[in-house]
Amino acid sequence: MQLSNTSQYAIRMLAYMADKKDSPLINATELSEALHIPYKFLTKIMTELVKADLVVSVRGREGGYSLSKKASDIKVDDILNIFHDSIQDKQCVLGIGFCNGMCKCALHDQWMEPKILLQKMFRDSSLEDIAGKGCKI
Amino acid sequence: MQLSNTSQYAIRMLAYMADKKDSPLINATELSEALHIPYKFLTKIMTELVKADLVVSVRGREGGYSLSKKASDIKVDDILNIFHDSIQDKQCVLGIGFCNGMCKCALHDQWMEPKILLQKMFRDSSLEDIAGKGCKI
DNA sequence: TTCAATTACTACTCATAGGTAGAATTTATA
DNA sequence: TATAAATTCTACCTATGAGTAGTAATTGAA
Ligand code: SF4
Ligand code: SF4
Repeated sequence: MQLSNTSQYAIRMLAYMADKKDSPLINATELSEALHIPYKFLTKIMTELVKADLVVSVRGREGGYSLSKKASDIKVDDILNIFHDSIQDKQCVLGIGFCNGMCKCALHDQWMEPKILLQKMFRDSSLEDIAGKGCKI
Repeated sequence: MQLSNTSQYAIRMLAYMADKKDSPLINATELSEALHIPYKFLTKIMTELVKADLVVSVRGREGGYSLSKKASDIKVDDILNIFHDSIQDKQCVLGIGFCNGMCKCALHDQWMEPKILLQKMFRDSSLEDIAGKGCKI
């Protein structure tokens, strides 16, 4: 019951970039060192974020990455969706999900509340909310 | 953000057994067919449940499995613990977890509530609660 | 005693996430 | 133009979860 490593890394990478919104471009070396994420793995993840249009990249010397839009417009859930880590509406704790109405187990109703809270948290929290709270993550 | 396949199977297997509390022993073939879980994988999981003392097994002809205690005394969280799928108190959404007090990100407080609900759900729900609600899972 | 039905053990295969290596490509600057 | 600094691409390696195969051990019943 955890987000994937990749999703966690991606969120932290983007939050760091949002936090340094004064610098126009941030490169992979800086991110890797600041966040202690393996350089090669970080660039691999970043390329996916570029393809998903959350990040724009500038190649070549003096190149780097920057957010493609305002930090307040990038939600955590946008990131989770890229790595198939988002919580689906019909997602069931037991991996079944087709029981409904009259026929449901004891977990069914109990799962609703935390599920909705998690979805809300992911959908409402933007990079701006996460970054710049005085703590590097 | 899902329980592992193994945990999901284990919960369903034990819930099925709790549901048939009149039959003293239930064998792997019946479980496999009723729950559509691959036979060999099911026996592998079951052996772990036996080692964890949630199930007692009887080998040989006319053998099978039975719960080691009352269904109401086996909580979902007991099962998750075996497969390291339980939610830890200090578990952080971003895999960090050492930020505290003054220094926390926007997800920190928001994560508390669903986390506690999930822990409560897993710790309070017993096999008895899950089984026998009129729906085979 | 023999046999069939059962769980347990050992050792594999397969799929996927996590991570690494090296070369190719791009581009500003010297 | 040549070089160095950067991203991107292709291909791999490693660890783990999921699942399978075959055999050994156990035991009730014919
Ligand atoms: S009733 Fe239980 S098993 Fe069925 S979809 Fe709801 S939570 Fe999942
Ligand atoms: S502040 Fe954020 S990153 Fe740090 S432990 Fe809390 S949730 Fe995790």
